[in-house]
Amino acid sequence: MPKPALRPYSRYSRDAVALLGQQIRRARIEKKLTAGDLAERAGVSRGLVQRIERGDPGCGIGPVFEAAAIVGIRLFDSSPAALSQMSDEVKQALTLLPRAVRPAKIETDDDF
Amino acid sequence: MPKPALRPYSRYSRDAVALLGQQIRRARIEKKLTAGDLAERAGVSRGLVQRIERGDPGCGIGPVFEAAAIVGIRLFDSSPAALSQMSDEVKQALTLLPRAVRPAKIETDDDF
DNA sequence: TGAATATGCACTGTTTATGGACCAATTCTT
DNA sequence: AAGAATTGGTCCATAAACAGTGCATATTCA
Repeated sequence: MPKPALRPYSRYSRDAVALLGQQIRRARIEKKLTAGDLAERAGVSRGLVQRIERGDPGCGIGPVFEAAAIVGIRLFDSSPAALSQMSDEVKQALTLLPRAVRPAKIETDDDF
Repeated sequence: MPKPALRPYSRYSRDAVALLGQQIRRARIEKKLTAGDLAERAGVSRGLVQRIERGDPGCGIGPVFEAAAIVGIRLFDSSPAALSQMSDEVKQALTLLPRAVRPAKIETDDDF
Protein backbone atom coordinates (compact mmCIF):
# COMPACT_ATOMS: atom_id res chain seq x y z
CA MET A 1 0.00 0.00 0.00
CA PRO A 2 1.05 3.54 -0.65
CA LYS A 3 2.04 6.34 1.62
CA PRO A 4 -0.67 7.22 4.14
CA ALA A 5 -2.54 10.36 3.18
CA LEU A 6 -2.29 11.72 6.68
CA ARG A 7 0.19 10.74 9.34
CA PRO A 8 -0.52 11.21 13.03
CA TYR A 9 2.40 13.01 14.62
CA SER A 10 2.83 13.51 18.33
CA ARG A 11 2.68 17.01 19.68
CA TYR A 12 6.32 16.87 20.67
CA SER A 13 7.66 16.00 17.26
CA ARG A 14 5.34 18.45 15.56
CA ASP A 15 6.58 21.20 17.84
CA ALA A 16 10.17 20.19 17.28
CA VAL A 17 9.82 20.35 13.51
CA ALA A 18 8.02 23.68 13.73
CA LEU A 19 10.65 25.10 16.06
CA LEU A 20 13.49 24.09 13.80
CA GLY A 21 11.74 25.74 10.89
CA GLN A 22 11.19 28.94 12.84
CA GLN A 23 14.81 29.00 13.93
CA ILE A 24 15.92 28.61 10.34
CA ARG A 25 13.68 31.47 9.26
CA ARG A 26 14.94 33.66 12.06
CA ALA A 27 18.57 32.96 11.33
CA ARG A 28 18.03 33.49 7.61
CA ILE A 29 16.46 36.90 8.13
CA GLU A 30 19.10 37.94 10.63
CA LYS A 31 21.71 37.06 8.05
CA LYS A 32 19.76 39.06 5.51
CA LEU A 33 19.28 36.20 3.14
CA THR A 34 16.18 35.97 0.98
CA ALA A 35 14.32 32.70 0.80
CA GLY A 36 15.56 32.43 -2.76
CA ASP A 37 19.15 32.90 -1.65
CA LEU A 38 18.91 30.19 0.95
CA ALA A 39 17.20 27.92 -1.54
CA GLU A 40 19.98 28.40 -4.04
CA ARG A 41 22.70 27.71 -1.49
CA ALA A 42 20.93 24.65 -0.22
CA GLY A 43 20.33 23.44 -3.73
CA VAL A 44 16.57 23.33 -3.33
CA SER A 45 13.61 25.31 -4.62
CA ARG A 46 12.27 28.39 -2.93
CA GLY A 47 9.01 26.58 -2.38
CA LEU A 48 10.76 23.92 -0.37
CA VAL A 49 12.42 26.55 1.81
CA GLN A 50 8.97 27.90 2.56
CA ARG A 51 7.69 24.50 3.58
CA ILE A 52 10.76 23.94 5.71
CA GLU A 53 10.32 27.24 7.55
CA ARG A 54 6.63 26.52 7.97
CA GLY A 55 7.54 23.28 9.70
CA ASP A 56 6.07 20.81 7.23
CA PRO A 57 6.82 17.32 8.63
CA GLY A 58 6.85 15.93 5.12
CA CYS A 59 10.03 17.71 4.15
CA GLY A 60 13.06 15.52 3.75
CA ILE A 61 15.33 15.66 6.75
CA GLY A 62 18.32 16.18 4.47
CA PRO A 63 17.20 19.49 2.98
CA VAL A 64 16.04 20.70 6.39
CA PHE A 65 19.35 19.98 8.08
CA GLU A 66 21.17 21.45 5.11
CA ALA A 67 19.26 24.68 5.37
CA ALA A 68 19.82 24.77 9.10
CA ALA A 69 23.55 24.31 8.67
CA ILE A 70 23.74 27.05 6.05
CA VAL A 71 22.18 29.65 8.31
CA GLY A 72 24.44 28.56 11.14
CA ILE A 73 22.17 26.45 13.31
CA ARG A 74 24.08 23.76 15.15
CA LEU A 75 22.15 20.54 15.31
CA PHE A 76 22.76 18.80 18.61
CA ASP A 77 24.30 22.06 19.84
CA SER A 78 27.52 20.73 18.48
CA SER A 79 30.34 21.96 16.33
CA PRO A 80 31.36 19.77 13.40
CA ALA A 81 34.18 18.33 15.49
CA ALA A 82 31.91 17.48 18.39
CA LEU A 83 29.43 15.98 15.96
CA SER A 84 32.07 13.67 14.60
CA GLN A 85 33.08 12.61 18.08
CA MET A 86 29.51 11.93 19.11
CA SER A 87 29.13 9.79 16.03
CA ASP A 88 32.14 7.74 17.01
CA GLU A 89 30.83 7.30 20.53
CA VAL A 90 27.44 6.11 19.37
CA LYS A 91 29.02 3.82 16.82
CA GLN A 92 31.15 2.44 19.60
CA ALA A 93 28.18 1.93 21.86
CA LEU A 94 26.33 0.14 19.08
CA THR A 95 29.04 -2.47 18.76
CA LEU A 96 28.57 -3.27 22.43
CA LEU A 97 24.83 -3.70 22.12
CA PRO A 98 23.03 -6.73 20.71
CA ARG A 99 22.29 -6.35 17.03
CA ALA A 100 18.93 -8.03 17.23
CA VAL A 101 16.39 -7.45 19.95
CA ARG A 102 14.66 -10.48 21.33
CA PRO A 103 11.31 -11.16 22.97
CA ALA A 104 11.07 -8.73 25.85
CA LYS A 105 7.46 -9.77 25.50
CA ILE A 106 6.49 -8.77 28.99
CA GLU A 107 5.85 -5.10 29.44
CA THR A 108 8.68 -3.03 28.18
CA ASP A 109 7.75 -0.35 30.61
CA ASP A 110 11.11 0.04 32.16
CA ASP A 111 11.83 3.29 33.94
CA PHE A 112 12.07 1.91 37.42
CA MET B 1 11.63 20.03 -13.59
CA PRO B 2 11.33 17.09 -11.27
CA LYS B 3 13.14 16.30 -8.10
CA PRO B 4 16.90 16.09 -8.56
CA ALA B 5 18.07 12.52 -8.75
CA LEU B 6 20.94 13.22 -6.42
CA ARG B 7 21.20 16.04 -3.97
CA PRO B 8 24.53 17.34 -2.78
CA TYR B 9 24.53 17.48 1.00
CA SER B 10 27.25 19.07 3.05
CA ARG B 11 29.33 16.84 5.25
CA TYR B 12 27.91 18.46 8.34
CA SER B 13 24.29 17.82 7.55
CA ARG B 14 25.02 14.32 6.35
CA ASP B 15 26.80 13.56 9.60
CA ALA B 16 23.99 15.11 11.61
CA VAL B 17 21.37 12.95 9.92
CA ALA B 18 23.50 9.86 10.33
CA LEU B 19 24.15 10.60 13.98
CA LEU B 20 20.48 11.06 14.73
CA GLY B 21 19.74 7.75 13.08
CA GLN B 22 22.43 5.99 15.07
CA GLN B 23 21.15 7.50 18.29
CA ILE B 24 17.66 6.31 17.50
CA ARG B 25 18.92 2.82 16.84
CA ARG B 26 20.94 2.79 20.01
CA ALA B 27 18.07 4.02 22.14
CA ARG B 28 15.70 1.54 20.51
CA ILE B 29 17.95 -1.41 21.27
CA GLU B 30 18.60 -0.25 24.81
CA LYS B 31 14.87 -0.12 25.32
CA LYS B 32 14.62 -3.61 23.85
CA LEU B 33 12.29 -2.60 21.09
CA THR B 34 12.38 -4.40 17.75
CA ALA B 35 12.42 -2.34 14.59
CA GLY B 36 8.90 -3.58 14.00
CA ASP B 37 7.78 -2.40 17.41
CA LEU B 38 9.17 1.06 16.88
CA ALA B 39 7.64 1.18 13.41
CA GLU B 40 4.25 0.30 14.79
CA ARG B 41 4.42 2.90 17.54
CA ALA B 42 5.58 5.56 15.12
CA GLY B 43 2.91 4.61 12.65
CA VAL B 44 5.37 3.85 9.88
CA SER B 45 6.64 0.75 8.13
CA ARG B 46 9.57 -1.29 9.35
CA GLY B 47 11.40 -0.46 6.16
CA LEU B 48 11.19 3.22 6.94
CA VAL B 49 12.61 2.66 10.40
CA GLN B 50 15.55 0.96 8.78
CA ARG B 51 16.18 3.88 6.46
CA ILE B 52 15.85 6.30 9.35
CA GLU B 53 18.40 4.44 11.44
CA ARG B 54 20.69 4.21 8.44
CA GLY B 55 20.60 7.98 8.16
CA ASP B 56 18.88 8.32 4.81
CA PRO B 57 18.53 12.08 4.14
CA GLY B 58 15.46 11.41 2.04
CA CYS B 59 13.35 10.37 5.00
CA GLY B 60 10.68 12.81 6.04
CA ILE B 61 11.69 14.85 9.06
CA GLY B 62 8.35 14.11 10.67
CA PRO B 63 8.78 10.33 10.91
CA VAL B 64 12.40 10.77 11.99
CA PHE B 65 11.55 13.13 14.84
CA GLU B 66 8.62 10.93 15.78
CA ALA B 67 10.84 7.89 16.08
CA ALA B 68 13.38 9.89 18.04
CA ALA B 69 10.74 11.09 20.46
CA ILE B 70 9.39 7.58 20.98
CA VAL B 71 12.74 6.16 22.02
CA GLY B 72 13.28 9.12 24.30
CA ILE B 73 15.67 11.32 22.36
CA ARG B 74 15.18 14.96 23.17
CA LEU B 75 15.53 17.14 20.14
CA PHE B 76 17.26 20.39 20.99
CA ASP B 77 18.23 18.82 24.29
CA SER B 78 14.93 20.10 25.54
CA SER B 79 11.99 18.77 27.45
CA PRO B 80 8.54 19.32 25.99
CA ALA B 81 8.10 22.36 28.23
CA ALA B 82 11.40 23.89 27.19
CA LEU B 83 10.57 23.18 23.60
CA SER B 84 7.36 25.10 23.89
CA GLN B 85 9.13 28.02 25.50
CA MET B 86 11.81 28.13 22.86
CA SER B 87 9.07 28.20 20.26
CA ASP B 88 7.52 31.22 21.91
CA GLU B 89 10.85 32.99 22.08
CA VAL B 90 11.61 32.44 18.44
CA LYS B 91 8.11 33.46 17.47
CA GLN B 92 8.60 36.59 19.50
CA ALA B 93 11.93 37.32 17.85
CA LEU B 94 10.36 36.86 14.45
CA THR B 95 7.83 39.61 15.07
CA LEU B 96 10.70 41.99 15.75
CA LEU B 97 12.51 41.15 12.54
CA PRO B 98 11.67 42.43 9.07
CA ARG B 99 9.34 40.12 7.23
CA ALA B 100 11.02 40.58 3.88
CA VAL B 101 14.75 40.71 3.36
CA ARG B 102 16.20 43.28 1.01
CA PRO B 103 19.41 43.33 -1.04
CA ALA B 104 22.36 42.55 1.23
CA LYS B 105 23.77 41.08 -1.95
CA ILE B 106 27.33 41.15 -0.67
CA GLU B 107 28.65 37.82 0.57
CA THR B 108 27.29 36.61 3.82
CA ASP B 109 29.74 33.75 3.66
CA ASP B 110 29.82 32.22 7.06
CA ASP B 111 31.61 29.10 7.88
CA PHE B 112 29.99 26.18 9.61
C1' DT C 1 3.81 57.48 -2.64
C1' DG C 2 5.91 54.65 -6.16
C1' DA C 3 9.15 51.27 -7.77
C1' DA C 4 11.45 47.18 -7.09
C1' DT C 5 11.62 43.06 -4.89
C1' DA C 6 10.37 39.41 -1.55
C1' DT C 7 6.96 36.46 -0.14
C1' DG C 8 2.84 33.32 -0.28
C1' DC C 9 0.14 30.28 -2.67
C1' DA C 10 -1.66 27.30 -6.16
C1' DC C 11 -1.09 24.44 -10.09
C1' DT C 12 1.48 20.82 -13.04
C1' DG C 13 4.52 17.17 -14.31
C1' DT C 14 8.13 14.07 -12.95
C1' DT C 15 10.63 11.63 -9.52
C1' DT C 16 10.75 9.72 -5.16
C1' DA C 17 9.27 8.03 -0.66
C1' DT C 18 6.60 4.74 1.54
C1' DG C 19 3.79 0.55 2.63
C1' DG C 20 3.32 -4.19 2.08
C1' DA C 21 4.67 -8.69 1.04
C1' DC C 22 8.28 -11.74 0.57
C1' DC C 23 12.81 -14.04 1.09
C1' DA C 24 17.53 -14.87 2.84
C1' DA C 25 20.86 -14.06 6.24
C1' DT C 26 21.84 -13.00 10.87
C1' DT C 27 21.32 -13.40 15.66
C1' DC C 28 19.63 -14.42 20.05
C1' DT C 29 17.99 -17.96 23.42
C1' DT C 30 17.53 -22.54 25.00
C1' DA D 1 23.47 -26.86 17.47
C1' DA D 2 18.56 -25.96 16.62
C1' DG D 3 14.81 -23.14 16.49
C1' DA D 4 12.45 -18.86 16.48
C1' DA D 5 12.61 -14.30 15.80
C1' DT D 6 14.86 -10.13 13.96
C1' DT D 7 17.03 -7.94 10.52
C1' DG D 8 18.21 -6.53 5.80
C1' DG D 9 17.24 -6.43 1.22
C1' DT D 10 14.20 -6.51 -3.12
C1' DC D 11 10.04 -5.68 -5.91
C1' DC D 12 5.72 -3.51 -6.88
C1' DA D 13 1.90 -0.10 -6.55
C1' DT D 14 0.53 4.36 -5.20
C1' DA D 15 0.50 8.67 -2.79
C1' DA D 16 3.53 12.36 -1.91
C1' DA D 17 7.65 15.31 -2.40
C1' DC D 18 9.78 18.41 -5.18
C1' DA D 19 11.10 21.72 -9.08
C1' DG D 20 9.22 25.26 -11.92
C1' DT D 21 6.25 28.39 -13.01
C1' DG D 22 3.06 32.12 -12.73
C1' DC D 23 0.65 35.53 -10.25
C1' DA D 24 -1.26 38.21 -6.44
C1' DT D 25 0.02 40.37 -2.26
C1' DA D 26 3.07 42.34 0.95
C1' DT D 27 7.07 44.84 2.12
C1' DT D 28 11.20 47.51 1.98
C1' DC D 29 13.43 51.56 0.45
C1' DA D 30 14.19 55.83 -2.38
